[in-house]
Formats: sequence, C-alpha cells, structure tokens
Amino acid sequence: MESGVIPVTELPGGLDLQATLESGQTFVWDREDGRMYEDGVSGGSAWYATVVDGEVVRVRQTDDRLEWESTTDAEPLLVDLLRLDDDLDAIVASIPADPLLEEAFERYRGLRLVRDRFFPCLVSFICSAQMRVERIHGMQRALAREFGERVSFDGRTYHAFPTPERLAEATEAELRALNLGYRAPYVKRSAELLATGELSIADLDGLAYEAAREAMQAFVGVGEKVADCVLLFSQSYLEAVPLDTWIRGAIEEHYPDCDRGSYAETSRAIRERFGGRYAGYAQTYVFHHLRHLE
DNA sequence: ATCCAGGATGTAT
DNA sequence: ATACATCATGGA
Repeated sequence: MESGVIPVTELPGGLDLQATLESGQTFVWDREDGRMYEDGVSGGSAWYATVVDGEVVRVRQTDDRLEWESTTDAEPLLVDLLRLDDDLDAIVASIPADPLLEEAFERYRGLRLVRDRFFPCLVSFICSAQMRVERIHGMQRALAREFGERVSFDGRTYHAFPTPERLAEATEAELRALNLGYRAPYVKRSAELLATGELSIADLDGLAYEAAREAMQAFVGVGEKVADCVLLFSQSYLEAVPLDTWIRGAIEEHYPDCDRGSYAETSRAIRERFGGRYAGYAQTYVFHHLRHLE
C-alpha cells in the first residue's frame, strides 16, 4: 500500500473535499462511513474511496491535510481527478460578483470541479434524468457492484465502474433490475455506441464548446443538459452551465433577464453573466448552495 | 394520494 | 423550431 499527504494550504483557493465529492457532480466516490449526502453530517475526516484506471484510491481531509492511501502513487491521480491544478482563487476572481454567488463562494470555498472519466460520467448523467442526487449515486454504485471489475485493497473489495463493453452486454432487464427505470435502454444503447466504435470520445477532439455539446447528443439519453454535465465534469469545458431545475430556478429568481426561452440562448446569457470561461464553476457553486438551503 | 426529482425521446404542429 | 404526452421509481 502506498500513502501520502497533500498539504491543502499550498493549493490556491484551498480544498473542501466533502463539498467537492458530495455536490452531485461526481458519482464515482463512495463515503466509507455510509453517510454520503446526509445533511448536517460533517465530512471532515470521513474517508472516500473510488477505483479509477484500475487503481483504488482512498482519501480524507483533516484540516489542511489531504491524506491518501492507494494501490499506486495517487498524488498525480488526485491532482487530475480533483482539479488540484486549478487556481481556484483566480477562477473565483474571474467570476462577476453578485449576492448569490458571494454567498455560495463564501460558504463552500474550496469546492472544486472534478475531472471524471468519460464513461462513468456519461452513464451517471444519463441516469440523472428526473432523479434525485442520492439515487443517482445509488444507481452508479449498483452498476459497479453488479458489472464492475473487483479490486482488492487493504483487505477489502472495491468495484471499478463497468466498461462500455460490459454494459453493452448487459440486458435491459438486468439494468431495470437495478432500478434504472426508463433510463436502462439509454445506458445500454450509449454503451453499445462506444463499444462498437460507432462513437468515440475522440469525436470531441478540437471541438469548441457548443459544437462539442451538439456532438454529445449523438449518444442516447443525452440532451442539451446532460451533454453540458459531461462536458463540464469530465471534459474540462469549464464554460458549460448545465441548465437543470435548480439553475433554472436561480435564473428565474436572480437572473430573469438571462431567460431567453431556448436552452441555447439562455445558456449563452447565463454563461456571459457568470464571466464566460469559468462559468461552470459558478454553476456548481450555485447548485450546491441552493440545494442546501432547503 | 399526489407531486416531484440535475430530462430525453417520439410525435404532432 | 416548439408543444405535448410518456417514460420508472421512491420519497415527501
């Protein structure tokens, strides 16, 4: 077993591990005390685990230390997954201040966007349609448990997220048995598109943001909103602003002039309001903040 | 019981 | 291009 510590104080803008992993942007991590998303339960010192690229990674944050244990040297992997290479201070400074954003930035400073792997992210957000965050997470854990490779580490068994090939082989009935509902055929057909090579992540190479969003909709179960989520949380299109029910509510309440009717035009308006290049960061802070006001 | 959740798809206009 | 019904499932 390898292990290490990353001093959070050396990261511009710091890190809030709990906010980052429990804000509904990534569903590949599991909290080992089983209290993921429980409101009012501090994630400080809780261990989180995932399997990425065949490697097990466990992390926890205690004050200004990010501690990790892994089957490999996880430091570069964590820099990648948690976007520790983002200058969060500079990013926040680039986003025009308004009362709602100020409040979100103050309360959750250290929340970072993630850089998830493409396929788990794609499946997660196909599953996200008309679904609560907690259940999306449960569905992804069920998919890993049922169809993912098993990896042993430190006397425990962890499950990788299944490959496109494996989910393409799964039957719709098997997926429905995991309570994916009407999303089951979407997941299977999108997995098939990747497994057969009919579509590839490389199709996005060199595409500007809006062209990439169009290209993403070639997958089944992927409309404009899900496309934005995958681009933002796995492909580093940090200007993407997924227009979900919460953000639409925020637009209605706080940025009514940005409601332009169509998704494409409203997206352009709110992106501009959030400072353009890093608008997705603003979106995720607002999403997390609003969801915790209830 | 009725409504809603990080919406997308198929069909009709 | 836009409007509408339909699609599972569980929790409030």
